[in-house]
Amino acid sequence: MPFPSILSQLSKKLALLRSVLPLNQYCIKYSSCKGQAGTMKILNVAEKNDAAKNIANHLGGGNTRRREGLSKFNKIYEFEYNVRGQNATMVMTSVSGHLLTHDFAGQYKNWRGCSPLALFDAPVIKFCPPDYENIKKTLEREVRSCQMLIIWTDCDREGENIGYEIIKVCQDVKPNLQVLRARFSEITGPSIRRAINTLEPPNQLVSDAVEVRSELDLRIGAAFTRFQTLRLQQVFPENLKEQLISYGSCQFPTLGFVVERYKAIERFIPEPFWKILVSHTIDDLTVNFSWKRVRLFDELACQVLLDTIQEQPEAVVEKVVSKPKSKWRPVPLDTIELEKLGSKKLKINAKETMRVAERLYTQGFISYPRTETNIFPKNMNLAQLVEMQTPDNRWGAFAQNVLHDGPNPRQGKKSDEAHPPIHPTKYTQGLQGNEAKVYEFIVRHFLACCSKDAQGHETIVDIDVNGEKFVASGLRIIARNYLDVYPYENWKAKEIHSYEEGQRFHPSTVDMGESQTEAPKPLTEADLIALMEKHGIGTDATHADHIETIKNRSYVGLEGINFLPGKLGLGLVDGYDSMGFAMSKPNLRAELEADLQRIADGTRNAGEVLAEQLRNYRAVFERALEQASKIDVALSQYLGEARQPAVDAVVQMNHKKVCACPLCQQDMVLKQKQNGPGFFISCMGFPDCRTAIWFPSSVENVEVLDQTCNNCNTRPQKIRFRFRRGAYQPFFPDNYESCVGGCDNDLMETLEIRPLRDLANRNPPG
DNA sequence: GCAAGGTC
Repeated sequence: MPFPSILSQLSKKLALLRSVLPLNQYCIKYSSCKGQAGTMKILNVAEKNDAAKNIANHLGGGNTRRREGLSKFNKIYEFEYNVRGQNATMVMTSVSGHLLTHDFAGQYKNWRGCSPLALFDAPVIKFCPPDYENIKKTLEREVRSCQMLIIWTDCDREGENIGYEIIKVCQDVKPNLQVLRARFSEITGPSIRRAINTLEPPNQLVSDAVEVRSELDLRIGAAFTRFQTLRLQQVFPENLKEQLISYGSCQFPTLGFVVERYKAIERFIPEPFWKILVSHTIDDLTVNFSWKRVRLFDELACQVLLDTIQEQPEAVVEKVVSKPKSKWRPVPLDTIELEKLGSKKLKINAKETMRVAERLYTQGFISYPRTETNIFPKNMNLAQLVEMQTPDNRWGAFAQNVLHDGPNPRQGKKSDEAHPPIHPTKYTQGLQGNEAKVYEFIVRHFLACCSKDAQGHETIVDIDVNGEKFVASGLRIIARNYLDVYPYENWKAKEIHSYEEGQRFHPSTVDMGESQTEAPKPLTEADLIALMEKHGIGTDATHADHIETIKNRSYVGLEGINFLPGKLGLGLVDGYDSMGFAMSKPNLRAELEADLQRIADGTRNAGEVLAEQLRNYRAVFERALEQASKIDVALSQYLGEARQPAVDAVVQMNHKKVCACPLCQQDMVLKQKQNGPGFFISCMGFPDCRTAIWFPSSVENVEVLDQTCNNCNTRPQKIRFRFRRGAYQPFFPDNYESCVGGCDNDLMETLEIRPLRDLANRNPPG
């Protein structure tokens, strides 16, 4: 081989080697040659790139180096740090939320691969979805050269579970890897340094609670969704043929809130009431006094009181109270407030508000928008953030004033211990449309919360008119303060005459007014989010998604700003209600949340909770299958469509040949009714050939494990089945011989089936 | 084609 060619090959090999091995592996080798073999290398993993970047900057300062990972969103930051008295090279990277997801395996993934009932104990696998493979590969590559792993995920329940996903991926590569957890209350220098000096073991219990939640959500959600969808598409082909009719532990209670309010309005009967109104006019100003009894639901009684007053309608001023009053500036902005105010004040719905906020965040204009915190950390440099806004011609002068007095944020009461409240991080005036609106809102809210409460002076005047008491109030605004930068709120001054205690005057009018009680208003998006938060439905990051889901499913619709249930939503809620199941009520989810907390506390075992919840939901599901027609009945009233018969479709469990048909020699396969328990093995030649073997409906799950007996290896007559414990009562017609043998345990039996010819005349419906 | 939870 000519020399230049060898050189070229060598350089190609070197390039390949460099692309496979991370750069720092060379560094380590190089430095160990220099006699620094004792330097330790630690892999640090945060929940998202933003956190990794900030933590690395706090620990590494100006000496932090950045390089690319395999995922373009998750960078790698490197710096030196002394951990537990030992110098270490820190490799800091991140995932993007959950690294692993779970789903059903094999035939159970297929909607027609099993009865939805089987999903309560079908195998579930956990795996890395394809779009996160690059993140996983980065971890696998980086951990090879590290001796320790430190988990820096958010310090909440999901964060702990994400931590264990990272641990699993890393320990699959390095089984003896030492793992520690950093716990921090906010991403600030002191908090992060405290965390690294007090590393702890990760908390398995907290992570277990999340495993239970996610497995339940999957099994229950999928079972009900498939059942509802497959059945109702058949029963109402005109309306629902293409409709996905999903069930979820968060979307259904959200739908429930909308339906409940709608029904409260429907059944509302207005009630008339009467009140006495007193007014006092001098020059152009009329002061209205309101009655301390507020209102009476009895017209005659009100009339009697009015008559009494009118016998001697002179007012005596009993008390004048004059005192300062303030209107409080807003607390720092968290996600839920951003969504609610976006929807209410900017008329941008929660989902869109969050989409816009995420874009502003990735462009560096605002801080991380998913936060439950409404308290600014003590040592945060707010003045610097306020100063950035001084060039603006709309709020720059206000920002300058805030700087002059020193930013003094009103503080809320919530902290997620990871992210600060939402605030602007960069000044811009180059935004358009909703991005401009949301950015302006975030800036104004930030400046408002850092300024001063509005100051006013209130006067309250109590009067007595011949025994009846009335009150009026006036308000003078002294300093608008934060209101000058915050047009989303208003404070109206109200004029009042000046009164003195003991003063007597004749009211200008004394009248009786009639009115009636008003129905509650339909829910707005802000109301809905507030209800979800109150009942613990979803998280701050998912409220908008659940609302979006029930809109997409046509369960609810929007009329202006009001949420109204659609026919499908009403029918589903009524259907389950008529079975006596609180599927659309928030307490089911709340009870699960309480159990999850017990798992995390260590007062309940995760496996027990999972089994108990599955048992309960399974029982509900079975009864829902039995009474499914109640949903049809409820829906047909709303849809106005006649019900088509629900054919209990037969589901082919898999494509495995169980045995050959003794009549026509075609394959016999395992089948099941779509929505019921019970199984049978039937000939693929149906309907020409009707050979079938039936199992009783008490059998809840049958799985063909292999086609040969594990004892005698005979094919094809020997089949192995798995039955649910306690439900094993296989039944065979007289003209079948069955034998039992080769048990592994009481759940597994090997059955031998020898079909006889006369069975061909039986008529199974499948 | 299912859930809810993370996040880009």
